[in-house]
Amino acid sequence: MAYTIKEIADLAGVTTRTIRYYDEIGLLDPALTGDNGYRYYDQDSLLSLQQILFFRELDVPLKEIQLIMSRRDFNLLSTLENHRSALHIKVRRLDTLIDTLDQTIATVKGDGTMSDKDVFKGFDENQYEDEVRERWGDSPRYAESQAKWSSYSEEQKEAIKAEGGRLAVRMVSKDPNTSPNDSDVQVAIGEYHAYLNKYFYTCDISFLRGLADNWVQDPRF
Amino acid sequence: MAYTIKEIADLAGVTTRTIRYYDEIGLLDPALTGDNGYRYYDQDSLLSLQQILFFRELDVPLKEIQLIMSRRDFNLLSTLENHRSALHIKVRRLDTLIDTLDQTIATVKGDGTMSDKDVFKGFDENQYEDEVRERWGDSPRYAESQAKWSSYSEEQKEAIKAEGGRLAVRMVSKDPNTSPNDSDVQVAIGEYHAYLNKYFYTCDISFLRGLADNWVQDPRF
DNA sequence: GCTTGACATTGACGTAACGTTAAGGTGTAA
DNA sequence: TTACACCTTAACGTTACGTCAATGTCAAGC
Repeated sequence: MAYTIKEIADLAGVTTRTIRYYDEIGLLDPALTGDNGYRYYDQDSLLSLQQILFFRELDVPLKEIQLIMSRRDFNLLSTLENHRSALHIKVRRLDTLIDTLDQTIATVKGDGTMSDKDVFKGFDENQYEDEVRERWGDSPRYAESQAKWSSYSEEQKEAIKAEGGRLAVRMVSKDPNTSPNDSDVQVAIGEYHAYLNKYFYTCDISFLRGLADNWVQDPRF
Repeated sequence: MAYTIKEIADLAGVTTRTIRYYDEIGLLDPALTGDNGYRYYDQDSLLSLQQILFFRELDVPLKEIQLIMSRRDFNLLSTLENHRSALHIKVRRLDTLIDTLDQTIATVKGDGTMSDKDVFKGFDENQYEDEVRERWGDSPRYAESQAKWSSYSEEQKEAIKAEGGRLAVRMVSKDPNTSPNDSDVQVAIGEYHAYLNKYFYTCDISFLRGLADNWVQDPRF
């Protein structure tokens, strides 16, 4: 029931480098680390990796995958359902591309014409990507966030982002030697929590941790 | 009939940066460059860009696209046909993924089981990619090359690659100020041409130029 | 004729998701 | 114990652009 890194990599059809990278960015932790430093994975790891690969298939950046999967209201089943409709959208896009291709073939052969626009029908992923992205957003929490955010003016948005930046800096710009238990840091995290609740949506600590991890890995700090 | 860079970019659903990059690497030259330095494109550019986007959709690296399209025996119609079957293969892969997804949903719900291997069915692109790559290779020239190459032993392959490297160096390691007409360079190109004919397939000068352009842009030289 | 704003240019540095190589430690089958 | 396939970290390389910055150009309206 315990897999080595190569075993899980071969199963999933990726390289060990990929698995190691996912560990590095905190996307897929090993189930267990041996005394020799070896990474070992289990059945749950397989499902998590499958999730990640589904998201990746839909061109979701790894950082975003991390955030989505660390949300407390992350629901495996509804996510899988969303994957399915997203994949169907992808198939539809490919069908459109095949259509475009057939029209192009006809045009090249001389029997048919195309408008300039038709030549590129199906390529623009944005149209489809938006449609896909809406899917993950059907959780009430995300919808709440979107609604709040879009209700702000541009100036407000800038101000909010700036505030977020300042708070973020406060969270990490302390002496690197201060422990996470340091009261200053605790206060900063608390304020940031309040900030998110105020401007975005009620979020839980695990989600906050995901965000914090993001910054810790951000070389700007 | 002349498009500005933004016009063609918007038509194709890409950014101007992409068009400029394709110009930079010699993948899509402007039909015309104005006295002001502006790039202008025409109807042919549209078709070329469409070709590029089809290849890109099939995950062909830009350098390879460049080589394929610069081959003298490049046939637009047969390429388009190949695109079509390749796209169909992609659709089949997505269908497999959707299958995997449905099985996973069933398993999560408790009615069904999956083997470890089944969890990742459809993800591994290599199986499909090989199938796709074979398609472009159905030109007799490519087949000839493949046949020759695979008939060599590992040692021979290493030796051939080394020889190619030496010849390549000779082609470009001359004084950078020597013109392409320099007789030394001509000799080197001639030898390289012979080298390719000997070990790969009878190639023409335009294909050779494509290769040469590749090296010129390679910082190793 | 002049301004304005959307567009164009060339650098040049930044980014994501790994690939690749180096230099070494580990596990196990013969 | 020797081989060999596997594991580790560290670090630099790669592709296909994104994203400034600094500057030049063109068409429309006043």
